[in-house]
Amino acid sequence: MKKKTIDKFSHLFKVLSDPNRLSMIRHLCGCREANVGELSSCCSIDVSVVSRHLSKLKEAGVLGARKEGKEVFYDLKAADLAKMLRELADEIEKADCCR
Amino acid sequence: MKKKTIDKFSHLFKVLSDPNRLSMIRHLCGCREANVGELSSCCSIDVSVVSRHLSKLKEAGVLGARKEGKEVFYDLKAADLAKMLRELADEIEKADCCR
DNA sequence: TTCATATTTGCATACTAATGCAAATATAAA
DNA sequence: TTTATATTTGCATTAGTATGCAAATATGAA
Repeated sequence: MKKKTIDKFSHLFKVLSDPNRLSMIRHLCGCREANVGELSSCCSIDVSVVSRHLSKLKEAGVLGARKEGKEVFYDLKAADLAKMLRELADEIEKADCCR
Repeated sequence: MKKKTIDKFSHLFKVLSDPNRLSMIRHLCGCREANVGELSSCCSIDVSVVSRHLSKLKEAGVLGARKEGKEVFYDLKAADLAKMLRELADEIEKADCCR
């Protein structure tokens, strides 16, 4: 496996390993999208904390964002995330890598 | 997605997000197996630190271990890890979950 | 048993990241 | 412009984890 691949996934995994972030992802899995305040109340996390988590998830390509008035709606980029995970799975099983 | 699934992957991702652990995984990707001392010298990490990282990776199901005399040889469980990642990818894309 | 080597564990320190309050910013309505 | 609401940012504190030395343990050789 290339070091570049390693670094890419190191960051993704760090972002995905926080319980509060996963809790938010889980909620976004059950609805099309949600704004910062909704996620704050449904996950019982301070709104400032939610805001910071959301920007990290967006930066990592896990979430998309859409601004509407003074609200920001986030949605899970499920297809992209699934693709990244499958690519890593393929990489790990490559014969020239792990044998 | 079930909370149980979330917790499972939260732990896996935390384990996979550390740079030293990934460095060790990367090395194990290029050889069949390696013992604690080998990984310590090739990754330039103190042997006690390597030992602790290895036990975390083993506990998470990422590595297997085989004791031979006074040495312990670790190997990457590539197929298992790839399977876990693909299962999560499937879960994320499930229609009743993300829509 | 004593000695040498491999690994693990105890413990104190250092690092990194999460948390939550308050203040700042952004946007729309009055 | 003033007011109200949503979100972000600054900052200090806290929490969790990694690190590395030294000591303890495990195993085999002498």
